[in-house]
Amino acid sequence: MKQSTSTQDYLKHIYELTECGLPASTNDMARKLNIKPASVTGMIQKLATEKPALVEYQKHQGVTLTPAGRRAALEVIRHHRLLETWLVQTLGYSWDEVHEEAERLEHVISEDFERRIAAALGNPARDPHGELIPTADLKMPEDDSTPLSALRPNQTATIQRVIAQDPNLLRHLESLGLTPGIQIEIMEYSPFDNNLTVKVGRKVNVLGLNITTKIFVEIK
Amino acid sequence: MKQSTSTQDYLKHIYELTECGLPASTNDMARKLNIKPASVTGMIQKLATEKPALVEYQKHQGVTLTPAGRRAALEVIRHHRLLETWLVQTLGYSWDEVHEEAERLEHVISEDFERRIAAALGNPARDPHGELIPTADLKMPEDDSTPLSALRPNQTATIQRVIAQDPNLLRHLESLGLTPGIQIEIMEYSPFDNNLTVKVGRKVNVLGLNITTKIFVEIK
DNA sequence: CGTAAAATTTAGGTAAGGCTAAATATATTT
DNA sequence: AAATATATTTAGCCTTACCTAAATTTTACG
Ligand SMILES: [Mn+2]
Ligand SMILES: [Mn+2]
Ligand SMILES: [Mn+2]
Ligand SMILES: [Mn+2]
Repeated sequence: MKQSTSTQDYLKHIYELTECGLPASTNDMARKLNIKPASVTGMIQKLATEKPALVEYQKHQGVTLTPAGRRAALEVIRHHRLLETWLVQTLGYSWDEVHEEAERLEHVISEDFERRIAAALGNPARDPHGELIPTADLKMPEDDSTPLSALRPNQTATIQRVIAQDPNLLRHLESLGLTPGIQIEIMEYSPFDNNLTVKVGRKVNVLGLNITTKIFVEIK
Repeated sequence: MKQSTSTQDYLKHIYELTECGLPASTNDMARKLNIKPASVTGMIQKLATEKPALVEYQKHQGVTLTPAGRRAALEVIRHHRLLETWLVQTLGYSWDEVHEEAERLEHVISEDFERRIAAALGNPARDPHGELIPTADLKMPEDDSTPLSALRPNQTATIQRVIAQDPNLLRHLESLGLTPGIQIEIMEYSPFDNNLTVKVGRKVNVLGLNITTKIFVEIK
């Protein structure tokens, strides 16, 4: 029942890679986990033969989670996001410092610890990056946000979440005022490079695809 | 430089077993770590040949820590005791619930996390059981306490620390009011069984050696 | 002292979870 | 439809940290 740190990280990353609906490829997994593709194949084969199976796997076809695997993944993701929230709220971490710490803690906290921090935080719905936190019964709430890259001039929106762990990117976004809850307005769109000119407060910035695809918003 | 969870637990237990001044025996280590003696021998041989060596070891003579090993042990013990203190203070754990959780967390928190909880707690000197917390520069403060078992009638003392992780024992002691900071007075001593009759508040209890050797006090 | 008991070490094995190099399957291009 | 390039898997190794069973010390004692 209780999985190793490695297994938990594999399941978490498979969850994230398959959110788009497609199976996760061996190479993508290897890149994301910083492990060689050959090792990924080996581990995936093991996860597929556990009882109950944690992943669905067919040679050369990529991998998806079984219901048991999804539950295990959501458990880890809940830990991770609660921990991040809690490191920010109670220990004064900034949003670019929490990821690495949560990455290690997520595997060792007890269910009791999970309940205690969830309660202390008032069962938060989102983590410091705006990501949804799976509920205590391991359901992932629906997300209705749109990538900023899809907006066009004159649209107004509220930033809901930012998909990034890189501390440098997170600090950059913070310096631009692009954090969850903030209102923005699209001023211009340039085709070909897909840049968006965005007004945040009274500042105006031109943002490239590398940024606009990582920010998800709720359109007004 | 950074050790595995296993290595850290070995070093911590060697520290504890050698506090009396004698080397730690293979069997004692095995009992304490819940690992077979043969495995302990193997691990100790490895610790002795690390560079720098973490333990001093001669076949059949038991094991002691080198300065490097002692530093590593104190690092883990500092983590453990700060974590216990912090679980009690900020998440409402009771003193019989913290050990197991700290036992896992101690290996994964960063030095930054350590500094943050130490600061948030006001750099506490002792953990919830009254054990001394190694300082940030990894010195273990002097302990001047006496085992309760050494006291005799008419002596008065303050409980300073309790050496126990067993939750049942800890709950029992708490129910008797035997917790750090509490004043006690010795009423009677019975030879042969070494029982002590101890007054705590207005309650009087007869305590056997199994309890009196685990409570350390400061004599008034 | 000499032997039995207890403690410790050695030898040989297992399971995880990595890696490299080589083989094979799939995808892309001409 | 080949031929090449890319992705994936297989095979064979390695390290860590355990285990059991069989030596070997050390210690305890008659
Ligand atoms: Mn992780
Ligand atoms: Mn959980
Ligand atoms: Mn530390
Ligand atoms: Mn531990």
